[in-house]
Amino acid sequence: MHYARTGLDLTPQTRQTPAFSKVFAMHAYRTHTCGQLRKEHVGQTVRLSGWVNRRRDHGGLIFIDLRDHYGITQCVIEPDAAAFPACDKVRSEWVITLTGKVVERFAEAVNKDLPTGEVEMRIESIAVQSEAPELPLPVFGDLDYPEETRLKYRFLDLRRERLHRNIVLRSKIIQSLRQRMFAQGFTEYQTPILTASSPEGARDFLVPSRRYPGHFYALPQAPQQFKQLIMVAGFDRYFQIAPCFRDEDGRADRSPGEFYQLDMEMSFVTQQDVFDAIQPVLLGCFEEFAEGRKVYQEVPHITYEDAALLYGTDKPDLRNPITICDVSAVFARDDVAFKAFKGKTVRAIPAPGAASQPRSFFDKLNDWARSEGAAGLGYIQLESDGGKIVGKGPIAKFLSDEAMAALVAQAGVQAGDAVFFSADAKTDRAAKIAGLARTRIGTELKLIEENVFKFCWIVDMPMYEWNEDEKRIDFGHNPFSLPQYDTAAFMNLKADSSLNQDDREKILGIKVFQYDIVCNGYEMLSGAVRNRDPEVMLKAFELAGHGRDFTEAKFGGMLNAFRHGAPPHGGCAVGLERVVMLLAGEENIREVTMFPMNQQGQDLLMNAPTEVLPKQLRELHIRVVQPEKG
RNA sequence: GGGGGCGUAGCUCAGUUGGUUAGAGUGUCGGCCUGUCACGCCGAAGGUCGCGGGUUCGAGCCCCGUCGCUCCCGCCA
Repeated sequence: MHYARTGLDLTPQTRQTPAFSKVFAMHAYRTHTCGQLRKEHVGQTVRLSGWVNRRRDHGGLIFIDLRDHYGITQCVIEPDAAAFPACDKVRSEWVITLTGKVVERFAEAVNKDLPTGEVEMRIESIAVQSEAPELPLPVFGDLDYPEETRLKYRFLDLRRERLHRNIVLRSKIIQSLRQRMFAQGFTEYQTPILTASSPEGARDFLVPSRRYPGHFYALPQAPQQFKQLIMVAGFDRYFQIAPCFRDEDGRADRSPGEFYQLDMEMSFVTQQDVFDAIQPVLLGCFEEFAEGRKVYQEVPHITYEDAALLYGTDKPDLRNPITICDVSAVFARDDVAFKAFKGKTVRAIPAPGAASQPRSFFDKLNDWARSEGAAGLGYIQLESDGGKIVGKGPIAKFLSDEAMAALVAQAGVQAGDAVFFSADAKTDRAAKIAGLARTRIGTELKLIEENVFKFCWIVDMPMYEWNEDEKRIDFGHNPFSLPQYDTAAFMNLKADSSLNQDDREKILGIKVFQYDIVCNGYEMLSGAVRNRDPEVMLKAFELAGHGRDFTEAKFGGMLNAFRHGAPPHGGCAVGLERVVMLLAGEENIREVTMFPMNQQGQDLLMNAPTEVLPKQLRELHIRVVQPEKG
């Protein structure tokens, strides 16, 4: 009996006619999903549709594991059944519809790993919906496959359990975030995708205008200006799951081209109000999907400056217990004869319990530091000698007993520990290498706390930073943030060619009400209380080397809005893929993105980017100039 | 733009000092098998060793170039 095909031809009305048998009244494709059948269904005739996950041929007996979005059901057929020859032909990943009776399995044949494992279907008929050739990427099993293959056959990769699970998790997380935002009184609004190019920040994706030759739209790097305009427009508490576009190269935790943010903004708020609004949303979401992993509820506030010193980075991983300290003063002492560190910033990275590590441990770290461009990574091993702590290792002999005692006290180390040193004439270099070493040492010594999420706020970001290449002042982070500075004094700052060292230090020292949330070393969120005073904003850009005309031309819309009644406002944006990545336990953002591009910004499935027809270019007044090949 | 790693069967990989006909697992195809769930057993087919050039009597292996992927640096207000 092959009635599956017959079922296809029945109109819904016919199928409901009582005169038809129960079998003919069945849905054309399925009465249940592949994850649904249990003991209670035993005796029922059911219809399932899905992909052949695996077929096991015992000659006289064929097992077909049928898989759909919901699960896997084992189906079995014996040789005397009419559908046997057809079942014998099916292969992995064919799409089939099976009809048959649900039976209970023998006690020995129960599969405890399968929710449907107490029952199976005795196949009575089969309808082949779609065949598949030998697979370029097996769906069954959990082997790793090359990225190129996975991206080209993304539709197959997405059928695999891990990726399928991650994408569903992503959807659930978005739903959770949305509900939590609504619960906090936020409202979701959309902002344009085709907008204007903005001079600051990353490279824009440009969209040529057909009607205005030589003019371009840009895809938004973030809805930054729009959300501020929404506040000026009198809507309070905006949020959006917003697509953002930046023409930048990829990283493991950063998609090239496009990504999503949970973007939010609120009016009449201080920095603390923003924290109070978003922190429970984020932590609540982590708690909801933690699956037994611990979510630390205390979220310390760490200043940007402290983070640079203690962790050597603005995104510290607090699961690592090591903290860095500055020991420049110890090596500057007259009773310390180590010339290589004199006059430099020296940061100490304690390595708890590492004194007994073999020589190779220290050599390996030193080699690694050199590969990072450091001069090396000096170290001292600390041992106990009759109750007194003494130093061992190449550098130790240059330190007097008193200097050693000072070092031990400052770094908070004890006998049995080692301490590494990162030294550089440039403080930020010394700090950065120390930060990398901290991570490396923590990992090598297995000090990183596992199965936990540890958050911190990074606050008081610097408004500006020194651009060494162009010898000028640049915006450090976001140009729209509110300076933590007396307004009158700010308006009197000078940043022209007469800029002297004092003025420069003063300007580079300005902090803003800008903040990040970092979790396990990943930047999860970034935001600020905004600057809404047009004159202060013009001045802020002036200090970064942009004249009033430039700022008016590029941000005229927003400046104008600020001249017509702008409420105090602030907000932030959460990196959605990073949240999903951490909760899914993945280390690559492609594992939580349905159709990602490769690191070079190509979509290997859809073949983007692609050349277009000459006609299309003509309409857009565009001529392609190929780069010269060297 | 720069650096590291990788590129061998449909897929995952091995391949010694440069030396016979380039192997394994898996998948595919054929045969056997009535309780498997990574089923098992027997057999077969399947290769431009990324591509191009060079050294050599002889290159998957050495050299030069090139392409692709990946990780990192730059970049990411």
